[in-house]
Amino acid sequence: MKWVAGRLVLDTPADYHFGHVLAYLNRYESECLHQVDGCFVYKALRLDGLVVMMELQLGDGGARGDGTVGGEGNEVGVAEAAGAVNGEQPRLLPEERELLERNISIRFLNGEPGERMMRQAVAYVREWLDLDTPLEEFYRIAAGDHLLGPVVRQFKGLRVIGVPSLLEALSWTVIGQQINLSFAYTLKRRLVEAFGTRIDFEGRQWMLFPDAALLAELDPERLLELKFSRTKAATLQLIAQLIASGELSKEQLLQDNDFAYAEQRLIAIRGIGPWTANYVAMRCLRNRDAFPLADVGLHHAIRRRLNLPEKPALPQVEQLAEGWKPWRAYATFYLWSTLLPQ
DNA sequence: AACCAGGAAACCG
DNA sequence: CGGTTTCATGGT
Repeated sequence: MKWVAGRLVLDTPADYHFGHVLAYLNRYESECLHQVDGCFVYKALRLDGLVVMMELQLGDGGARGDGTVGGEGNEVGVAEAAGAVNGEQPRLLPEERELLERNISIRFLNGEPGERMMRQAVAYVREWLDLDTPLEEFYRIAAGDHLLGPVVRQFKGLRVIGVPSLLEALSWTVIGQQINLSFAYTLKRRLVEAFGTRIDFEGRQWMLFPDAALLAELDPERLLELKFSRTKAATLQLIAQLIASGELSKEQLLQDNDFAYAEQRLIAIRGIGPWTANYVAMRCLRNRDAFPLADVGLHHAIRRRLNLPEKPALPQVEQLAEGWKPWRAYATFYLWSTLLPQ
């Protein structure tokens, strides 16, 4: 483990683009499970029943190295970040400072966790922020694709930001079915505020997603009060029950690395269809070829990139995506990024 | 004010 | 089966 100025440094791929990742993490104000401030991201985890509060620093907040990567705007908080590094850690050696600028690092705010917890925290962050997926093959495929080429040039270095918790991923995805994103964020926030945990610490609110056992035993009326539809409420509870009882788990879904099995298993659950299964496969199971074909955001992005008069039909989407295999999840995620306010 | 939103199930011929 | 309707609320 490498420590610099009280921060645990995580080896970060050279092409990783902090600005694009930060822009994604910060895309909706009402996100409640993490906070973005310049090149810092604040996130609380419950590990072994204890809460760990982390301040992540994403390098200098912008592009990497000499700036040949990316560089088309989205350089979130570069000056601010540099100022913060100078301000808070004035005694850094040049090589130490460079280490922080080139990598993602963690500062543990509520006491340094033990060895085991630290390992879990690191594993979580590496998975969440996708630090271990080399994208050279994806870049190569995208470069030869008329639709994806310009998109990947613009967002090169972006990763698929994950949702490592299966309960959280499934809940979020079910919430997001057939409603606009800002309403989805509102519903998630209500759910977390009503049944999750909120901690006030160092002038910040730290929210933790509710436990499966609690959601499983909820009176369904409680969810209707939050303006969940009957179907969403029922599906959410079913998922929570399956997870709380151990009938459904990430480990089970990942067994044998058989994504086809995982998709079938998920779709077998009432309220989960192909879109939800593939979305969860992309964000939680880390299937880099997961493909939420019916996603209207994807359709909108394709329509805009190709200047189509209307949204593309499903067969057309499917055909366009043929050439993106086995990286359709990344292709989708990059296309979503084109929908962010520029 | 209509239309639609990062869908899925039930229904129907 | 494959297409159509219903669910359900809020953003734009």
